[in-house]
Amino acid sequence: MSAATSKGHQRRTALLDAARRILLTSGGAELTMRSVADAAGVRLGHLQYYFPSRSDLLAALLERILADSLERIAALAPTTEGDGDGTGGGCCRADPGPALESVLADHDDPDLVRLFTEVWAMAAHDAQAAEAVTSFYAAYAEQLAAFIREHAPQTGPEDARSRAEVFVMLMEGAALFRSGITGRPAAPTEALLRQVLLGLVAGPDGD
Amino acid sequence: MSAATSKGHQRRTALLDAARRILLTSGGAELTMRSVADAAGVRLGHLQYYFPSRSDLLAALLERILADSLERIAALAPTTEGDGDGTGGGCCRADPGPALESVLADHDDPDLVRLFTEVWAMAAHDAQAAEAVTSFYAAYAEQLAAFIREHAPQTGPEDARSRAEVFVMLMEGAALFRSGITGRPAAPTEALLRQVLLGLVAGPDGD
DNA sequence: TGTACATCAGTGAACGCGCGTTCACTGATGTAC
DNA sequence: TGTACATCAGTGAACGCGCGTTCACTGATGTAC
Repeated sequence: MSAATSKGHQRRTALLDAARRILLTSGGAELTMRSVADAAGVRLGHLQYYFPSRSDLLAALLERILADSLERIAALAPTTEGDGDGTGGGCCRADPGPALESVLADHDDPDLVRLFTEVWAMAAHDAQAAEAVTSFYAAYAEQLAAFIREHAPQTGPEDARSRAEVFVMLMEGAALFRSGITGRPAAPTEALLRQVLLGLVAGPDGD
Repeated sequence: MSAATSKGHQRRTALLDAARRILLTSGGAELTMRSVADAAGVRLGHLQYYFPSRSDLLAALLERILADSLERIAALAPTTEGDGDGTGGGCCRADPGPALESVLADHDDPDLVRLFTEVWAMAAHDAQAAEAVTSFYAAYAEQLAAFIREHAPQTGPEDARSRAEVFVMLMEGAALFRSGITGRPAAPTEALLRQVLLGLVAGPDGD
């Protein structure tokens, strides 16, 4: 619709930045057309030029949040594609620990988690949002499954998928707690969390 | 304030029921004083007799949701209190599997999970709500730690606590996915989930 | 190089509506004497 | 048993406000000839 030129694209991005900032700090209820326009320093009517309705804005914002997160996850696992059967790729890579720490550090950002609580709430009540979120997590799990097979090449595809899915479950649950929303976990809990996550990557037969 | 008589208490409960129904089906944005009054079949002014302001209603609703959940959790683990050091209670109880299945079945209710996504979002932006949620999860973890020490008496208190906390993380993450909000997990994933959860109850040295 | 015109970017005012809140009111139910 | 009165339960109308949306408008930027 809009954003045909580079200037338009820039503006659009800036508007979504402002919207995200509001969603993060104040929640969905405060995310109004006026508050976004104010935060971005444009007039209400102009915001509507890029996002004719509030639901257009929300849909674009959700898409942006998920795309950004997926990009960040993909950057952590620079996996090669196409080696489908997992047996041809030489041996296992080095210690998966550092990559795991990167993912955990990423999920330690309370802002990001706050954003995701809103995303989950949106998905819970809006079919279109639910679809976007579902495909996001499917892609997330797929990335992780590839990562697992890289570190444990003997793992079968379905096995890797299951382990990836449980990994994602635990990561999302952990994020919720580590964000402080639900009370921060103690140090021994963090250690056990890493142990369980590593166990999921390495598989039942160890590393 | 209100609810001094049994009739008042009943009304109050009915009003909170209506509010919960709306929160669950339509989300926090649709939870207005008018919609709650309508759903409960009373006039707006009368709802305000019990809950003078919207934030009063939300606070009471949150309290109710968390209390109900905690009660349901406590019912699953009819543990004895006071046996603090965990060595005097005889030997381990029977298979923790059935109790685990009960908890999982409880978390399989999509409505309940939808409710909790709203609760998390509330906690993310409201300090008072965050406090209630934090103490809820602390109680939840404590219940679980007691359950773990019952099934694995050799476990130390800090160990049990860590395992309980990771258990809760995984349960909440799993609930998110099993609710369908983020795409339902496949059967092998469910099996692995149970395996990991049981591992947390039984400890690293098996059962 | 200049002109005409379409599109893009941005403004400003107004709309009807649903919201939370306030408040004066009425009827029912207890409770003291 | 009756009466007076306080409290509880519930009604109804009105308020000011911020909301999403509509729309007519202006200036800037390209683009065709």
